[in-house]
Amino acid sequence: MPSSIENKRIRKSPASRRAEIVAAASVVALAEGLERITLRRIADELSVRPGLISHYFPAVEDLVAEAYGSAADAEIEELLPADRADSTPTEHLARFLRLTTGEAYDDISRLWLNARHLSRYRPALRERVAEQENAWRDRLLALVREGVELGEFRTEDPLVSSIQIMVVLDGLGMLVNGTSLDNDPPEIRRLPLTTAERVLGLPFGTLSDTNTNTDTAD
Amino acid sequence: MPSSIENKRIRKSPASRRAEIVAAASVVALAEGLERITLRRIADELSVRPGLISHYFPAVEDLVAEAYGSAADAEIEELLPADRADSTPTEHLARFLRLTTGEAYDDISRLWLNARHLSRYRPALRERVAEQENAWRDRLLALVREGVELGEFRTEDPLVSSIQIMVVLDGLGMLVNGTSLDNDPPEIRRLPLTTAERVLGLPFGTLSDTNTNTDTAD
DNA sequence: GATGCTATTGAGTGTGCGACCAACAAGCAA
DNA sequence: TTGCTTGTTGGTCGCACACTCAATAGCATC
Repeated sequence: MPSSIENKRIRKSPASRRAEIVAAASVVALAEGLERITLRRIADELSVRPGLISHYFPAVEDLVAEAYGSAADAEIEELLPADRADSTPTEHLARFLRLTTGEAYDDISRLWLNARHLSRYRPALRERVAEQENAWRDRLLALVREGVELGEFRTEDPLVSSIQIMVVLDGLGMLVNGTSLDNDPPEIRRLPLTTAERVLGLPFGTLSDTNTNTDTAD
Repeated sequence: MPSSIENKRIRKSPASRRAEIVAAASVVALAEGLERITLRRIADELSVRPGLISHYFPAVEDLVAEAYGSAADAEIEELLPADRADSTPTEHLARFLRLTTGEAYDDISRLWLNARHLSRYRPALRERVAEQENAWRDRLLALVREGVELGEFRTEDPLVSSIQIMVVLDGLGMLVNGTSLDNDPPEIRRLPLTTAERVLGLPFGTLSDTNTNTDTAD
């Protein structure tokens, strides 16, 4: 009698169902873009009916903002964790910059580009983007300050230095949907590295030569 | 008998009608975004029927790409004209950087952000963005080379220097839809200036102090 | 002023979207 | 086992979109 397709209702607690919806939405956001988050799409993803998504998120815009925030939260913890464990600020920064130039970072770049554009039309998302911007900047700023205190970095204004690094990262991220970066000179790819070295008073090559073998085996 | 609303047909030559459509679309693109370019929207703008837009642009995507290209073409001529007339490369560059930090540049920043994100989904647009990217880079590169030849600028690699300036401009442009740049330190706003001065071997302050009174009265 | 070319209209098709809500049933508590 | 709370369904509504095409009418030409 039961066909091969499962249509039995599964009843979950509001908290876990909600988390499940946000998780599914953030996967879609990273892989296909924030505008692909629709009631029907997420419902299909979870094999439930669209009305259920509406029940948890009466306005889709709130789900979009939540999905973005969730993805961005996960990424900051992956790329720039607050606890740098036993690595030095230099090592930690080098690791961050290495990850941000890898292929895997393209999805994140796309997400940021997506969110920054879409926040033009969606206030809830704009709010979330602002929060994330602060979180990333504060995280980097804290690292820079530690480096300065430990004598590894040298800068007059840690905040300005942090923002300078982020601006260059953003500028390169703008190109993520373009037709290959490979025709650009190699100096451009290394721009975040050289920028960080310059604004933090590090000798040229310090960050790219720094070995970070604490995680993420290559 | 004729009501106050004009519904009389006006028959135009294909060339001028097409140009009119592209012009209307590029106005909408600049003011409201590329996704607001729809058959109905542009038709309303010109007081014609949607079918007419379809007649000239069987696929809307092509109109979007055209509208973006048209707007970007107009902007490059305004901001970075090929003929710098009697101004020196330094003056010309200073003028460019001054214009790109003005309020009026926000619409252009938004358009670029918009186009770069949207080209993720629209191949025709992606193509146009690549063309525009080349045009802007080549324009700036030519200026840098002239400056080097005339002994005003000093750089080992004019191409890398040009791209570095563009990357910083793009990076700041990413923030255009955010909640006010005013809480950032003033050094950030001046980043394109200081970057250009640094990569072109100009004394600090050269570009901001350079008086460019040839046009655009403030 | 009549004619013919074609720019333009008007009407319609199908798709996908967010939102709404009465009815249903899962699974906990009594 | 029974009952009840509430998570979930299924169906629907209205809207906006791109795209199609036969019919219409502006206007240049003769």
